[in-house]
Amino acid sequence: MATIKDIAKHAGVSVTTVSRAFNNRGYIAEATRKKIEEACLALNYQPNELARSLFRKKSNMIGVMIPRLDSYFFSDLIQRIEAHLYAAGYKIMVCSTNGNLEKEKSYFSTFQAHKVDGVIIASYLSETSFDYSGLPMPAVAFDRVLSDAIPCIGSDHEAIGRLATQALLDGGCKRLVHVSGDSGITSPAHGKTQAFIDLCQTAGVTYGVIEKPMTGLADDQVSGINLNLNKLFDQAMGKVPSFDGIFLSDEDACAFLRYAKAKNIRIPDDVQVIGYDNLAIGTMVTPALTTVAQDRDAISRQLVDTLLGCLATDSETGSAPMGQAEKIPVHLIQRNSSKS
Amino acid sequence: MATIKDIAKHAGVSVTTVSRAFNNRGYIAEATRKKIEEACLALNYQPNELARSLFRKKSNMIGVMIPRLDSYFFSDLIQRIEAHLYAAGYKIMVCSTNGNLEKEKSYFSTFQAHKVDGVIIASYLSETSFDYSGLPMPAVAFDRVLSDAIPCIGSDHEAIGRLATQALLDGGCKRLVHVSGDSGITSPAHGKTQAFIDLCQTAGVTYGVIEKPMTGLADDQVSGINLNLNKLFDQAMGKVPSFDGIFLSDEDACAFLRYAKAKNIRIPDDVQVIGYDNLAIGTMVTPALTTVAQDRDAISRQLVDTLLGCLATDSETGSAPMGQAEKIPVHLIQRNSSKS
DNA sequence: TTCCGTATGTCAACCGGTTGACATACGAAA
DNA sequence: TTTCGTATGTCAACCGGTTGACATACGGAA
Repeated sequence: MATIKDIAKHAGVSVTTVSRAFNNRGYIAEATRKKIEEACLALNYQPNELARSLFRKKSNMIGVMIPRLDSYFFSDLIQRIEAHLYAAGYKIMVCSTNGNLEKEKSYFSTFQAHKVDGVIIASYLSETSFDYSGLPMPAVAFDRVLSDAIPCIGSDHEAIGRLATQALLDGGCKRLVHVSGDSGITSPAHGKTQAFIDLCQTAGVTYGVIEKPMTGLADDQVSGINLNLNKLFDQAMGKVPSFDGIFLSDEDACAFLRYAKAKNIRIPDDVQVIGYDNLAIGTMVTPALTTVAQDRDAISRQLVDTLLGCLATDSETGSAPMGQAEKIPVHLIQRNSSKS
Repeated sequence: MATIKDIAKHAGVSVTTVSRAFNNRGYIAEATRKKIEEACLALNYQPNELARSLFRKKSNMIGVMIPRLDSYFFSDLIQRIEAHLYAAGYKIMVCSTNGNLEKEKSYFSTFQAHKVDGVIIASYLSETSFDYSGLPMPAVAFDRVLSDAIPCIGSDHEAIGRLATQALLDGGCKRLVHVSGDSGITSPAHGKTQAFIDLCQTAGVTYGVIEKPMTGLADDQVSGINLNLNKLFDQAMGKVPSFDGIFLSDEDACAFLRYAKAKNIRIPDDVQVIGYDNLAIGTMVTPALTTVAQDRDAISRQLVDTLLGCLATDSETGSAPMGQAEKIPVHLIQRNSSKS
């Protein structure tokens, strides 16, 4: 591999001049710049980013911690995150945690060792098992409250809960079930559950919440939709017998549609189903899924913008503006798994 | 951030001794090793991988080039690739190309600049626009023939074509349509099309092949299933009027199911549908999709194993064994979108 | 003629580790 | 007593860039 010395030799100038040309410092004659460019092309030269990063203490790399790469929701999110970061000149180093605590911890060390400039955290490591406030680089989190210094970006989960629950109530449901996320983590996402409970109580209807545990997701677990939720739905049946409305994630809703088909439960006549996330799959199933859409584009953009904002202020005068991480608006999409 | 000097000072030994401890060279007393470990913990020290990689000329990083991160097929594949590479001690740097040639080219430079140890190429850059034989590091490709030095891993596509076409014929279809991939790239995946044509001709049935172009996939295109294939299916209708069997990817098949529902085409009575890939979504749609399964676990494993094999031989005596990249077996999964 | 802006060179230090050569020191075995 | 294995230290070079200090040289403007 060619080095900067080879370029200097080939172009007939000194190493310093080549470096000056690359970094636009001091004076460089156009003719010299040309010669250097030609040398780079001739030798297929790429400056060694390891050496540059080592000196600059800036790697232009962002670590991304994500629960799974093959999740319908998160794969969409990371696709957008990558695009935004690429546009800003950053590369990504990805860790898919799969609910594996050891892997997640080890990757934080790896991120530190590789001097990533910042981290985007969108995973489920129990916050008690790791001291996020000790992270040596700026970080932003998706739907997780990890430390005072880590901005938390996410949708307006209370609104998700309100919109879905109200839609079920408006559709005439009297016995509601909600499948909630793991309560072992501190996440604004639990706001959905609280809103669900509040509306149910106000409306005076029967309701039940069942929790879907995050743990037990084996490393080789089926990708995408988890088809083994039947026990969960049986449990729901036990908690709210013959419920007539259910509110859960789109992925889980699809699994429920399968469960309902097997049990000859008619949707939406027997049970109305409202999901959240607005995944593409919701339009492919029968009946098409009513859902509360999360704005994944806004989420990814805000995650990236907030992190880049931290990087910019971090290196300068200090005191991050950080802004209030406003909750990202959501909206209901009425389809055929619920009555309007 | 603590450096190796800080560790040496804290442990009361020399830098050389610390380095020896880290790299298991020369003699180290157990007591000294302990002191060093304690110092690392006390100072939250992580060896700077940039400096190490710079010296070693080995980054323990693999570049992965993928068409999209939010594709149902590829997100599953990369999830597995990441897991296998992590187990082998490698991190990944991901590029989602989105059919963007400039981005793909720029990322090859980035990979080179970051001294990735190898590259896994699973994307669609037209091979005429890039000289893959000039890559300065080992590479393996998924379903693409890029150069003599780049092993090509993939399924037995002829078998996919045979299994699907034969199943349609066995189901009594007389007028078949196949949606093929972009013919502008050199890929064993075209074997599906050839097998389809061969079997149709042998059976003496009417058939047509329509090509789905890869270009025109805008950067912000809808993720996952492409719902805008109606023109394609109209085109198929024009080519083989009232066809009664269609063979296409699972993603496209799902789009076709939607198209059929809108047009009041009954599946499988009017048209039998057989997909390939065996995506989870195929079990969620109605009717459930008959499909030819690709063994994504085997694919990802073979991609990683082959690349690591190249790395191992590359650094040693030379002459890669490379083995014959055997075509990975596939199998038919009969569901309800076709008659058995 | 002097002075300044432009253009380039030389040299050395530095980023944070790794490694080889060589010296030193101690205790035990020959 | 000599020798060897163990344990550690010092020093310098190196990986491939970047940067600052300082020197030099040329041409045009004051």
